[in-house]
Amino acid sequence: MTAGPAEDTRTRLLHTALRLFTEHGVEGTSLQMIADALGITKAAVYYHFKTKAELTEAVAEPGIRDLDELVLRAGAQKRRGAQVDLLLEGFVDLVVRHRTLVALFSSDPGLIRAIEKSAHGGMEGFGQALLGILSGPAPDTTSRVNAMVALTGIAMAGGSPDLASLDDEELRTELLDVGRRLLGRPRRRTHLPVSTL
Amino acid sequence: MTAGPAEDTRTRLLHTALRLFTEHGVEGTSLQMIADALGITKAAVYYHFKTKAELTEAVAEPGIRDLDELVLRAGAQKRRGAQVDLLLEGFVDLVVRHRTLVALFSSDPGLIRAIEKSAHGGMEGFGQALLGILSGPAPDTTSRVNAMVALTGIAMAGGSPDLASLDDEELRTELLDVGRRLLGRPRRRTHLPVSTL
DNA sequence: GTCTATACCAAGATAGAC
DNA sequence: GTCTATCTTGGTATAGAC
Repeated sequence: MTAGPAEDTRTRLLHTALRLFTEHGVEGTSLQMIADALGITKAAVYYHFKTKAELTEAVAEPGIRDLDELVLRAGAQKRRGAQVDLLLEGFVDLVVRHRTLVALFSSDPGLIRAIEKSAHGGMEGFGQALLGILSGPAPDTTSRVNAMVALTGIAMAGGSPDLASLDDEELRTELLDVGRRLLGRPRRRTHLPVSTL
Repeated sequence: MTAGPAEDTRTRLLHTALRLFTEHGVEGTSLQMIADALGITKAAVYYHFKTKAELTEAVAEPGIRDLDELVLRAGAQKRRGAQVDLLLEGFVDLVVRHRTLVALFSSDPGLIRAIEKSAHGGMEGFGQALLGILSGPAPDTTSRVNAMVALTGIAMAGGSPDLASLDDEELRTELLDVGRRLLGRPRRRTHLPVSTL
């Protein structure tokens, strides 16, 4: 890993912030706590990030980027069935990859507000885009409810400490399964079985 | 409780606080905002509630009480099927009755922390109790995931602004339906009278 | 380029006057 | 029952050490 001495502190800040955010919530985590955890001062944090909102946004950025790309890829599919399948699989992958972060997205108003202020223009758009693809054009109420329960349920369950002991493959299979059931998609075995023990 | 002229301000405080909490989140709402909205000072708020956490707890109390009663009633059922059905129906009713509040429960770390500190000993217990009843004794992973997705999905969807336009009956039917599907309970479409104690 | 010292204002909280 | 004054901590900003 080619990391200069500057990136070191910045990266440690991002990791420490995410950890504390999941423990105490975004607004429940002070810059003082983050600084103390790293043995630096509050002002040092401000050298790397102009505001707390900017730090928060940087913490969330990897998840946002993946989400963005997912929405684009799904929207590019021709058949609606393919759109739904790709979105569901991609969303589950994303949740598994960023377990704690996605839980924050769905459950921390502090995170949402911090992002709203900043460049990305907020998170609302993503929620609506995901729901739009999953529930289709001119959806009836039941479709909308199913899509919402699927998305929020998968996100919250994936980030829950209760399921932290599951390995990625297992969690992925379970979430995909429940998602397919809710969205009325045929169930099939997941990607490639890594081993056939 | 004795009803006196004191209750007037107290009640207005509770209503105003809930409204601002749903708008800005618990930690995004300052006591100053609440005081300003009522035309009093911060210190006046402190006359009615010793701490912000206590005010927060008082706002959440009706929902907590209903949850508590629901867990007790469900646990008292003999057959497991009856436990699940009663819990699901009761939970959906509760979500519909306290739409905004339940959304706060599932999505605001500020609320959770405020309650954790106070008497009720936290909300963790309820989550575990609900999950325990829904997924049964010695549940497999799939059952646990289904129960988690059902509970969090129902709570979040019920409180979502996206579904705020649905009337209570419609929302109740939809949530019950999706819950039954996730939990593998037979679907029925009519109200059943809640069994009397 | 990286950080410390320090000061400012808003917010949670307390003490005491009216 | 409500207000003024005050204390502490948290987010923010800047000046300056190295």
